[in-house]
Amino acid sequence: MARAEPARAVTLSDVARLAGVSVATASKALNGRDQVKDSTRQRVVEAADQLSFSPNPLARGLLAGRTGTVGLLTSDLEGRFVIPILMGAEDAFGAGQVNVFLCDARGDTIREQYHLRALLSRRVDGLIVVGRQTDPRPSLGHDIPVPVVYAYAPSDDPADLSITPDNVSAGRLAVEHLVACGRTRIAHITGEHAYAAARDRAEGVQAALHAAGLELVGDVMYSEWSERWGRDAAAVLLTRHPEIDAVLCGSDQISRGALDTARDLGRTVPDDVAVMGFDNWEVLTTNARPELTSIDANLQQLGRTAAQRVFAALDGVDIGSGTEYVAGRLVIRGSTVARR
Amino acid sequence: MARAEPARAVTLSDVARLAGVSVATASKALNGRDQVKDSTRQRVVEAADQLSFSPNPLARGLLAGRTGTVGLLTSDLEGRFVIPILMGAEDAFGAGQVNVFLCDARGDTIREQYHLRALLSRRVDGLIVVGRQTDPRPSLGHDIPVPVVYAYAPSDDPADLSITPDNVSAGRLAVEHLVACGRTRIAHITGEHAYAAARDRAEGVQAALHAAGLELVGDVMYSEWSERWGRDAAAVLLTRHPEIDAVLCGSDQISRGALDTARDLGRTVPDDVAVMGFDNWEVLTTNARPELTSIDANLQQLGRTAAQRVFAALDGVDIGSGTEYVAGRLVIRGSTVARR
DNA sequence: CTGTTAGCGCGTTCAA
DNA sequence: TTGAACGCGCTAACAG
Repeated sequence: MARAEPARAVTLSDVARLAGVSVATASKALNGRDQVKDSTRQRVVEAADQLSFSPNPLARGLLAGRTGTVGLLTSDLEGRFVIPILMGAEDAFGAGQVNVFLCDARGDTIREQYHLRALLSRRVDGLIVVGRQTDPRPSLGHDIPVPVVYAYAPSDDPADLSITPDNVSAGRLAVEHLVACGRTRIAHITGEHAYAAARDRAEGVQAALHAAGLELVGDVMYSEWSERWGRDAAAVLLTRHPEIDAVLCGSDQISRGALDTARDLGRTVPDDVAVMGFDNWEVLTTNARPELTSIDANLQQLGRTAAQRVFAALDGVDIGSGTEYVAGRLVIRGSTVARR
Repeated sequence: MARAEPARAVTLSDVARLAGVSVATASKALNGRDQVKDSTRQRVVEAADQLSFSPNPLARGLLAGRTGTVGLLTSDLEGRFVIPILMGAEDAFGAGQVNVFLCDARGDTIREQYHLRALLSRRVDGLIVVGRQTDPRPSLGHDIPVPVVYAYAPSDDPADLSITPDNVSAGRLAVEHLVACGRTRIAHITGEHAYAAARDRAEGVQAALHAAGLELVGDVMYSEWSERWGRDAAAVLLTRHPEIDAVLCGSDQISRGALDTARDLGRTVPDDVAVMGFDNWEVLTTNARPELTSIDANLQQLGRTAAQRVFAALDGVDIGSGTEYVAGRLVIRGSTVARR
């Protein structure tokens, strides 16, 4: 264990002393103020990196009122969707000298309040609240003295700024792909009806079918977000409606189940029936037989966007309010388009 | 967007003024120093929460040298293994008034150095370095003025403190379970030989087999950590060695592939052949047919332990050095023990 | 162009 | 028991 020398960190006055100037001058020199002779600046800079000086952000923040930190308040770290958003945000901030406090409320409102207070008392400059579903969540309210952006789960208050995936257009995108592949008898198996993500995608699916002059085979089948449900539902569908030529699934997990069933029933994918899903979870999609076509929600991009909004707000820009939708992107693989 | 009132945060002197005392007294009163009359303390405390005062941690940190923050330096947020560790650590710290700075180096040494400097300049009180593999990684060195604990990927310097999964005993645990189930002709398919995790588990496997007076069927089959490899390897094995009654896989992904192949070849699991894996990745294990037995590495526990070591070091306890191993735990499901 | 002074918010002497 | 004064490291006024 490196307890090392308590090594009082090198301060600006150390630099100043070495360069033979006052701390004020050293400060100006290092911060690029223009009231300092070039030769002096030179000396200071040299002294600084000779001592490998780095300014103490606490002192700086104390003065500026800004800390250069933001809070990332997640409701769930287990979730598959939170992580990419987190990566995107961390990435965007990291590039901008901002550091990120991570807090996981674990879906508990009490814990969320607790963490919120902790973050505010640390004087974070901004806040990103990442939810685990796309359903609206309670607003943190408006007595928060820093900009707040809601990511993935939008706030239920339209006066807040939220960034969330555009699941309706994602559903449309999926159907348009299947139609472009020549499919006309399309069924839709998806997750829990309680999830806005399931309902929104289904809405997009119906809209696109309608626009193409088609109709869904059977009803939208809502149940669990699980592989097992994909298997069971596909078995029912393919048996009752043998004419189906495409099964659109509400998630990659469901897709995997559907794929399994198609295989069990001796239907070949994609020639006989196409299968596709949502989320583009690579572990599932790229290891399937055949590999799974999917709609990627661009979550990392979503995280970056949220971070940029916070940045903008920090610069005094009015970032507006309401919900901003991030489009998904189609990732075509062998389960809808045969590979030669 | 709550830009709210720029609302200069309430400071200690606001509290002092309201309570009609000096800042010094207010400070003492709120921090439980015992040189202050009870009635005075009372007044100050009331004033404080009337203004909902919370001390500025920057000012406090500037003075005390402690900030109540730690850095979590990960090499990879995508990885399946980093997240649970992170959760465990965040959980342990959160309970103790410590907040966590999250930095993702994305496997890049330059970025790691960059983040390290940033964290140190923010005066974090401690550091947890989370790697993505169990192979030793380069030490950050010993000129770091705060305690450092390496998690998952141990440091290559024995003078550092590292906490990592015990993969050798995990391998042993797996074989012992299979043997307890009456299996005697066991094969082992695993991931890349370049990974210590693969080699360590294989070592434990061989040791346990030896102890049971058994021998592995065929060689340990090293290749990719993928479902695809699981399928291919299982096909080779089960065809060449039809007597195999258990396939032990190096990961749940590989297990899933092996399961698929067993099914394709008409072998029933677990009656005919048992299958099990490592990692206990629930999305994969609980959705398989049958559900997959697996060894859970207790990563969340690992994260908590790492956090506790940092805590201890902060309290001045000598936390020692070397590598500490966290045992795995067997999670039995239907792929090794038939469910009625 | 450079240095002196002041103050960000807090905790800790040391006198009163 | 209380308060005035000092300093943590830094930057922004101002004066020189």
